[in-house]
Amino acid sequence: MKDYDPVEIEKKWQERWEEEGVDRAEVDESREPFYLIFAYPGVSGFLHLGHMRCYSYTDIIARYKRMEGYNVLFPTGTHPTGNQAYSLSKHLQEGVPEKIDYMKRNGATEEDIERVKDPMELVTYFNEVYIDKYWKKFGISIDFDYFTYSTREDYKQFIKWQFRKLKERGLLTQKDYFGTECIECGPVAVDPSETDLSKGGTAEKQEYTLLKFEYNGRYITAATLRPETVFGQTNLWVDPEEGYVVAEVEGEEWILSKEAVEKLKYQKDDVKVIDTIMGEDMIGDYVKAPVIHRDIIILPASFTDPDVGTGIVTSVPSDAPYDWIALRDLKQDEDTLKRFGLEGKIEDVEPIPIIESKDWGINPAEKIIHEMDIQSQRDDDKLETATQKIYKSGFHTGKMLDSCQDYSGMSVQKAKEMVKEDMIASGEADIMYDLSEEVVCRCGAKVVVGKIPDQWFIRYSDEELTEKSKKHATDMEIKPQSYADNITETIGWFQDRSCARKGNWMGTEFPFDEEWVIEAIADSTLYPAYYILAKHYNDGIIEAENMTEDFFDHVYLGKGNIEDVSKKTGLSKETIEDIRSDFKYWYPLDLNLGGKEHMTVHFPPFLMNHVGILDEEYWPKGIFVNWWLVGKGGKISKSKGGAEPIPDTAEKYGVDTLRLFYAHSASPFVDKEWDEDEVFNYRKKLNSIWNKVHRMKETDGGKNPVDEYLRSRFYSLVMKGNEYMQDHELRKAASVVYYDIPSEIDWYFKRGGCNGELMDEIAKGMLKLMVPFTPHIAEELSDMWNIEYLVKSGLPKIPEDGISKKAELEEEYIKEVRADIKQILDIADVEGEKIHIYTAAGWKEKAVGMIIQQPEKGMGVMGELTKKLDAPAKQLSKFVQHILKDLREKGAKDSWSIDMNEYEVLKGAAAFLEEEFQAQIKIYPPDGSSYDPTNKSSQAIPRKPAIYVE
RNA sequence: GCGGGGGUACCCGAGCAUGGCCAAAGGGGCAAGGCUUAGGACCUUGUGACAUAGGUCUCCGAGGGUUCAAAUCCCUCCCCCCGCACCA
Repeated sequence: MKDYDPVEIEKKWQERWEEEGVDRAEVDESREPFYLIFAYPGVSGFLHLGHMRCYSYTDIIARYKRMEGYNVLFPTGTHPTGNQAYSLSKHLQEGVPEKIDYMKRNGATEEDIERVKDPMELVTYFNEVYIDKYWKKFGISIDFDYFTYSTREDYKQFIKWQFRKLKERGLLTQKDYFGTECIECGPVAVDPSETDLSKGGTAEKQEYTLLKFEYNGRYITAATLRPETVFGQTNLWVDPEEGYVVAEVEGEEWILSKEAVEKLKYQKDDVKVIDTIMGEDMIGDYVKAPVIHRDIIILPASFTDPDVGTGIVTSVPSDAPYDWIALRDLKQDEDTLKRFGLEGKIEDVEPIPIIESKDWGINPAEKIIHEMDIQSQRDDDKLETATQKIYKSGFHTGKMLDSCQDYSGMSVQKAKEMVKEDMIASGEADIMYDLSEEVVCRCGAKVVVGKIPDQWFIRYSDEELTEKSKKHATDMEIKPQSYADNITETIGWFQDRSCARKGNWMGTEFPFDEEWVIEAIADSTLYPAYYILAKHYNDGIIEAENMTEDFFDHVYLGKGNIEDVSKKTGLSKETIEDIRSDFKYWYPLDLNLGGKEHMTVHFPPFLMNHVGILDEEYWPKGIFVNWWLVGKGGKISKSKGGAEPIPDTAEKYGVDTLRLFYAHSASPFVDKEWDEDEVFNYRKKLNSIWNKVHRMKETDGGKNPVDEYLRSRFYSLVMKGNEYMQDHELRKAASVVYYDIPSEIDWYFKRGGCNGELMDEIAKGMLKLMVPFTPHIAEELSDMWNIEYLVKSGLPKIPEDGISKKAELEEEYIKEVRADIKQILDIADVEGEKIHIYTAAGWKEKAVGMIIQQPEKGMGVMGELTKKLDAPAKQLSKFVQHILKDLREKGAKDSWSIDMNEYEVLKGAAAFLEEEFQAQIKIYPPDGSSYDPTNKSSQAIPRKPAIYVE
């Protein structure tokens, strides 16, 4: 026997499979199609072991479906859209050392690095790397004839068509958008993964309502997150030490902090600083407050921050703890009052109750300050907490009081929106966006919230689209269940989504406005429909210029007269019909697999774009979400480095080992920590299977009583494994194949099984079950039986006589007897040289037979039993009780109804038990105990013989 | 805040929907023995407590409840994790 050498085997079979074309997908009307994809990767660097988790799952399902007899289409592509490929290329141009090192570490040569300084070359380079060093090397059974990528001309044609359709259906719109952007590089994503950032991933974009206070023909502006509290305004807070500016904003003059005006420049069209003004110069003056139209006084405070809002705060002492305490402090601070000439001016500045909430009643600020014992306006942490508490309670349970004009009686939640909108409409307020903490771009520049005028949006808020998508989602097969429960919710809150960008981005030009480039999420929704066409492009049958609107309309929507379409596209009728029928054959997509990061990013628009554009019969049928593979410190990510290069790991352990690790070491629906020791255990597992299959091959004995048991157990497990695979329960299925079945084979050998024919049957069956998970080793081992291409052979068929409940029951019985004997030997202080096994008295077996006829009668059968059986009355009643209890508690009726001759079964296993316990075994038939010194035999009950050891 | 998912033995992890062969699968780790002693190898056994006959007791985040019977159903509480968008 040769040792298991995965590297050699894997290379050999990958080459042979390619020659044989086992991954090829051709239309075959006689077979049921199954179409699946994984979410194609963005081109941003080398793939990591987390990607391979998803690809392995996809391949396992693809191979299983092939074994099941489906005609499987499994294509892939790549997604260079966006700026990731671009920025890597740029970094290499600039010679960033980490990036160069990163490339080299992953096997790029000097020439490669030189070449990929051109972004388009970088895309080509990575396309090759992904295909040759990752997918092919991992034995992922993709048909690369369908390969495409999102910056190729043909793909772009497809995307343009898609956007024309969206527009046609009223699903595109244009409006201003406020998004996060780096002041140097343009739009960036602010999210915890910090893909684009060097700092501030947890920041939130906040929308402030900017209140305008009339002041000498200008407006003092104050930002608030709680517009509904304007009714409780009593004064303004200004920092006397702070230098504010006067800025011209869209024709008005606003007073605000320097920091605020810098931010506003990105959000308003005409912002110009024209003057400065010190805080102290405003103290004591009066301004006209919005909505309430009362004159309120400007007072000094120290808690304001020029970098938060406008650096000027409107004071609502009833509901804002900061305001309440600042006001109290000021009233007691005679020096300050004197300094600003405020004596006698602020006595009547008092909190005005505006909101009543469940937990805090009215005037919550005062209450919470006493409760939390807050001493001063500098007690930041406590004040922050207090503010949060009041806000939470107020937002959910609060009601506006009578002091709130038309909004009285309204819930805070509702009033908040309405007050804001009304104030903006009347010109008393505006909107200002800010980030909750400092955010810095990867390039080192500041990230701000900026206005993008006339941004294009896909209208995912569209009611009809939302409803249709939600409904369809409930009919889809979505794994895991938690996401199936969730996705309709997600679709529900999905708002309009910007779909194009300006700047140096790779992607498709927006068809109605060439300045814009369609962004990465928007051009990766309908693409599974395009792979089918990409093959024809790859085959040279169609060119990008043939792909006109009429062409796609006909292929995807069946629109238009074929003669016309042929004329307009310059393609023959046959070609067009051919492509159309390919699409009709393969579509809809059966399964789309992707990581959990896609749950709120890719899958909803993927589904909604299908619903929005294609006919219902082509809407996708399934989604499978896998969680991440994480390193010790968190997610393994492309951008932040990560684990060692995959090709090296694959050589070290073999890809079958890695695939088995993915399939079995954890449920797909949890994050899994990468652990090399664990991987090594799977390598050992495959070694042991290798050895076991060789042993099975060498076994050439004759029939044996245990044969029927093993055969039955095997086919029972095959059925179980199939059920798991139907549900995409990959881990459970792998457990059956790699653990349950081998351990039954071990038991078989242990029991002395040696049937060569049966071993052939089971080994071949087991290898077929292994194909989806570890195809290379399975194929190699199957060579011993001269099977030509095991991966094409189909699943093991379950013979009609394959499963015998009786055989399984009998063997279970022996296992139990063995366990009982072992337990007795463990605890009893006996030699254990002789073991006597007494089967139950004949009348007991008969009694059981009668009881299970009518177990519902309970003890009612006693009379009948006494009459019919020759049994000791006392024992009988005790026994009947026992059996009834057993039936009731364990629901054992099924197994009782199978006939079993215990005496014969035990005799058959006697040699085995003697060997096991190195003891003499003596078995007695019912009522046939010739030697029984302790009267053990009376304790025997059917299915549980009495045992006496000496 | 909104929405979702969890807490099971040394660890990971099944079971929980349909309560009862559940002291609780499987794997890992650890221990003992065997076998080899060049490979992180392989095989057996053990791994809640007690028990000189197959038994008993305790146990599935905490506390209550329903039931003949609860890891499983109901209630309360505590704790942990994840997603919330222009990031592929």
